[in-house]
Amino acid sequence: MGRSPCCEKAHTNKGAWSKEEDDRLVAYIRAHGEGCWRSLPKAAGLLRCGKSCRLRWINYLRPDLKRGNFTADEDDLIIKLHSLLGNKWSLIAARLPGRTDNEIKNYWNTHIRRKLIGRGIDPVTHRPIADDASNVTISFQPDAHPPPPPQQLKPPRCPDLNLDLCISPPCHQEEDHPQVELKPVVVKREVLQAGHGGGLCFGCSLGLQQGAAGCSCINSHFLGLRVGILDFRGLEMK
DNA sequence: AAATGATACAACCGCACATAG
DNA sequence: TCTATGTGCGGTTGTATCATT
Repeated sequence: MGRSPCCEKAHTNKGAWSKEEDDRLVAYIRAHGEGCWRSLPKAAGLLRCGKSCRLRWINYLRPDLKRGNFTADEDDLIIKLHSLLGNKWSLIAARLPGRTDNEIKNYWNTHIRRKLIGRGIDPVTHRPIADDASNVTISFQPDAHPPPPPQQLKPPRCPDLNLDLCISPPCHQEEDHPQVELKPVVVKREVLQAGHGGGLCFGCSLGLQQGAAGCSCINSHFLGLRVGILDFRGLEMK
């Protein structure tokens, strides 16, 4: 069967966007707002795929984008969030206003990865490269766990993040990374798990003082998730 | 000045998820 | 419940620019 292509490839431009195309796209979205990307190119008079329009808008044309170099604080925050979330660039980007997932992903691959390797830190596990892998730690590598049989792929929905193995409170102080500052931010999926048996919110479990900014026990926010008691699965590792 | 290699980043591709019918 | 469709995400590629020889 297969899916129909997202657009008519024979009649779409590819490659770098011209100034005129940018102008058209911006003008259209200003007039009509975002959404319905599939029909947008035609409506806006663009010979582009809808996905391409969306990407161009989100990554480069949106007015709230912060361009320019990443600050040291942003570097640290990205490293910290990556150690918690892995390659979930969209979640990481949600914590960095004005930055896009694509931008962060590129920055990670070109700068931070190298920086960590230079420091002798594995950019995937965030542990010293020579370190023995026997100690259990957070790993976002799919290969860290044998692939489950197909029938187990659905629930739980994030096989690449074994949340059973505890994102545990940093009983030792984290020397390398500053504490993540937790502020509410709008993200797409919110998971409310009232009554979920856990006790500590994710923020507290990461070592935040209860009641401090980011403690969702009281404030109900962590990593952009408005929650009562956060269900880790709600982090939605898609 | 030209050739070559390295780097940075914009853009594309394919897949998975959400949802409407 | 199933299928089709639209959207979003992450990995990868292509190419422009910079650095080095």
